[in-house]
Amino acid sequence: MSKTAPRTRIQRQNRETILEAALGVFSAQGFRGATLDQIAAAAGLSKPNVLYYFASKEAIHHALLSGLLDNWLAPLRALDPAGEPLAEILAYVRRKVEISRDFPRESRLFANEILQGAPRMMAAIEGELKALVDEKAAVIRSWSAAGQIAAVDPYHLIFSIWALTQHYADFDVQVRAVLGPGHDPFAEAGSFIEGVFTKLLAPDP
Amino acid sequence: MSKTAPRTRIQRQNRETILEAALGVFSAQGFRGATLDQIAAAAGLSKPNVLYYFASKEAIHHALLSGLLDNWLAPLRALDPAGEPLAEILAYVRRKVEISRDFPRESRLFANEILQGAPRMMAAIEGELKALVDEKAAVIRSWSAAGQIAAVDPYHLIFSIWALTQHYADFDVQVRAVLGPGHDPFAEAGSFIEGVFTKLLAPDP
DNA sequence: TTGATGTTTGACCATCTGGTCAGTCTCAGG
DNA sequence: CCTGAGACTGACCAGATGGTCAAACATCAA
Repeated sequence: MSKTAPRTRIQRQNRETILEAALGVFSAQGFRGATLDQIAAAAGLSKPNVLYYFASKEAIHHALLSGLLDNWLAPLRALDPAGEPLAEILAYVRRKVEISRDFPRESRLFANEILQGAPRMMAAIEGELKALVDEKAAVIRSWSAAGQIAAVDPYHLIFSIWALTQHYADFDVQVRAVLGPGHDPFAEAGSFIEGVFTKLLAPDP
Repeated sequence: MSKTAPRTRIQRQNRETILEAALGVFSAQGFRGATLDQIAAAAGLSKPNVLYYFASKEAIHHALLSGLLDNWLAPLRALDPAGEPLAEILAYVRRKVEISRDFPRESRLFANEILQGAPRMMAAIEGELKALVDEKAAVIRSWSAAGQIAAVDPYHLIFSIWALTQHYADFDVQVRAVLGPGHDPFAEAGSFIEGVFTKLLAPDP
């Protein structure tokens, strides 16, 4: 479907430019809210030229989502069953906070997709994502069973990490509006969220 | 702008039908993704008839958002400074879980709006919502200072309650896809989230 | 230089979509 | 049974939008 190997340097560069521009537009407007004209303008190209590099608006969106999932799953994949349980989970939390801070547009693109019922990602969610979560949930459950961390439902633990970290990217404008000026939301969020999971996971007595 | 008092019974009824239908469409498709034809079809009315009751698509959306904020703030407003601190906060959490369970479309409508930068709600967020959060944050801070609950940042405490509870409404399809069949997401979420805040807020020794 | 391949665009099209309007139908109150 | 305000609709419109295409332009190896 998508050209796997861009032939020329110009092709690689322009495809990259378009995806970068489209990421901004899609994440801010949603799929239907975004227009090819907006994307073309943001990329500094004409609309027909954008369509020279991608077959359709749909194709641009698809290319973005495809690239997204791997980066999205990488931090969880890095959770090491052989590591120290609490440290491993806190490291995962920290990575997710950093991702929310550094890639808020990607987070919002993902949020938009799920909000609308994940029409273009269901397969990946039920497949790859679920498989990885199942795997890591088993690891966490074994840690709980061994008394190395408190007994908590591993699935909802993972959901809560997603919820807390992504909230700061997805609801950024609300967070900033409520906090007012003079705050560093992500820095504060980082230490707050780490505190939450430190207390939550402290081994039961 | 909006007719404050519908004159006839038919008017009241049809306006209600349209808002109900529009809530479903807007929350599932976003503002730009929704079309008047979809709303009219869902309401069982013709498009011109829908526009007989509301001046524009914008007006329908506006009517929904207006009604939303009050219901959204009510649970936090009910947090009683004179009550028992931990119980008050846990009661707030419980109410928010129930709202996510019972009004997921409203939650997604709100999420859509914030995700896009809250173009139609900024004023309310910076005004009403911020004021209420400021007020309740002060209450929570005083509880912390008095040692009745652990010392936590009250703003981020409130954000975390929002994040955790709304996640189950907004990301419903993801949660269900990952959990697989045979689960009651909201029931599980309720006890998990209560556990989180019980541990988090247990008074420091 | 030249031809071939890759890149870019102005002009154009079909469809969708929010919205209008003239006129018809409905029905409650007199 | 009238009548007029209220409720409703088919037909239509203008602008936006995704997408096409023939032709022009750039680049580079031979």
